[in-house]
Amino acid sequence: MAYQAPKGTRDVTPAESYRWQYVENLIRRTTAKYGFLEARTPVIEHTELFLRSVGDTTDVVQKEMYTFQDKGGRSITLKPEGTAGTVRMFVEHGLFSETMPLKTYYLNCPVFRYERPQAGRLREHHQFGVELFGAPQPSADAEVISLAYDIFTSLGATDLTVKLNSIGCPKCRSNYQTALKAYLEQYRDELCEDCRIRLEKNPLRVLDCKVESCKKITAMAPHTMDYVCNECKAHMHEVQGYLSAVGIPFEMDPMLVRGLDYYTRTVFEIVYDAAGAQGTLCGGGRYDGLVKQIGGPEVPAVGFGLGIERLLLYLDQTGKSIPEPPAMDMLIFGMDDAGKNKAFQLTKALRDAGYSADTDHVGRSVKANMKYAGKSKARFVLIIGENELTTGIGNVKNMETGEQESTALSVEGIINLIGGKGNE
RNA sequence: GUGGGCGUAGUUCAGCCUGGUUAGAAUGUCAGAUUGUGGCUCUGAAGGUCGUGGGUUCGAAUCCCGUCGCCCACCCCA
Repeated sequence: MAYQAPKGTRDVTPAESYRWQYVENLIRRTTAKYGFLEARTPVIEHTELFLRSVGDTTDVVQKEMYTFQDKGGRSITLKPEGTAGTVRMFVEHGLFSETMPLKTYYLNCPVFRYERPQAGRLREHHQFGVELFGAPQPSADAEVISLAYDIFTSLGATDLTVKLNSIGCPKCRSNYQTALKAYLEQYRDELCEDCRIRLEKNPLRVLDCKVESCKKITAMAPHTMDYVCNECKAHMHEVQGYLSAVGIPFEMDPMLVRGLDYYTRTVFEIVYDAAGAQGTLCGGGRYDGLVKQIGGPEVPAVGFGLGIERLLLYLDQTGKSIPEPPAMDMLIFGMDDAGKNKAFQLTKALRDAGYSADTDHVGRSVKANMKYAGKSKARFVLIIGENELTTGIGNVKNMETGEQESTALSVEGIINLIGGKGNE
């Protein structure tokens, strides 16, 4: 094979793009209902932006970024997640001066992380994400969770869990970190090698460890919710109240911390029992300090990211089907040069009238064209030969019933026979 | 970064252990089964430097070594 797509990247072939488009359309309809407007930001950003926002001790930044120097000597990075760029845009364009809240989303945003690919994990994947700026109220947290949940349920999901936790604000998080660290220190020798390092650098991360021996230790570890300040606690309780009010089931998960540094208070994930291990479909939370962190005023915000590839994989794995794209309304074939010319002309006229139509560009026989029509699931077929041209009358075949009806070789006549469009 | 599995027609795979005539199947593609009509069936055709380089051997898809690639799991995350 001469060339292959780079490791960890995937093509979306013409045959499968309709699945993407179906999900995209659903997302656009849903975000519109919630009042979010799309934003598009560059695929590349200054590396510095991610160091500041995602956090320079995180795995994403430390070992997974596609970073390079451009010809002007600038350090540039392919975005590893969607929030940083959106926040940069928010600050750069002074959007904080507009009426708050500002609700925005990005769709099909390519994100890049240099990792070993596996099921549900790629080096380039595409995200849909939402950011709600300038809304400090707990209802905002519930609003974005509700938006994500709506999309999943619209796709037929009934087997998802919303996991929720609060990691506190900068003021109270340190209380918890000290408590957690003190607790973990007791078991230092029993922790895995990675966790002993985590213990020093970012103790919260130990809670995420999947090693059995560490799990045993963390199971008894202090919970963030017992240490966060009263404001943070109240905030979390209100989020829960709003979720309950709209019937969204959730589960508190004291082990949920997430790997991006900018989160404050609410963090959440929407997960399923994956065949493999990549069960997180959606992850997000509140990031009240981030806008200021990258040069804006103090503006609270909350949002999430959702991987499209992983979502499609989930739909596949759990047998949730996506409707097939509408069939071609009509195929028109000519038998000789004059017939082909007429077929070409009628095809165009049908398209002008809003129908989907096609004709033969390969030079197939009548039989072969019929086969083609059957396979491509066209709704109607018209074949134009000498007879049709001399009489001006042709037979339109209904491919589903096999019946033929004659009509004048005109768009009006054809439309009269085939009725409405397939995509309506 | 660590560990495991696998590279043979467009696709999914068999053959490899126990080296030996023109490397198979299914599916897909194309053509045909009397004159201008699909789905089923039947027939035929095209399609492979057996990932790649080297070694062993009279002889390698098959055995050995290197290399590249893919997949899966850990880690992390969407």
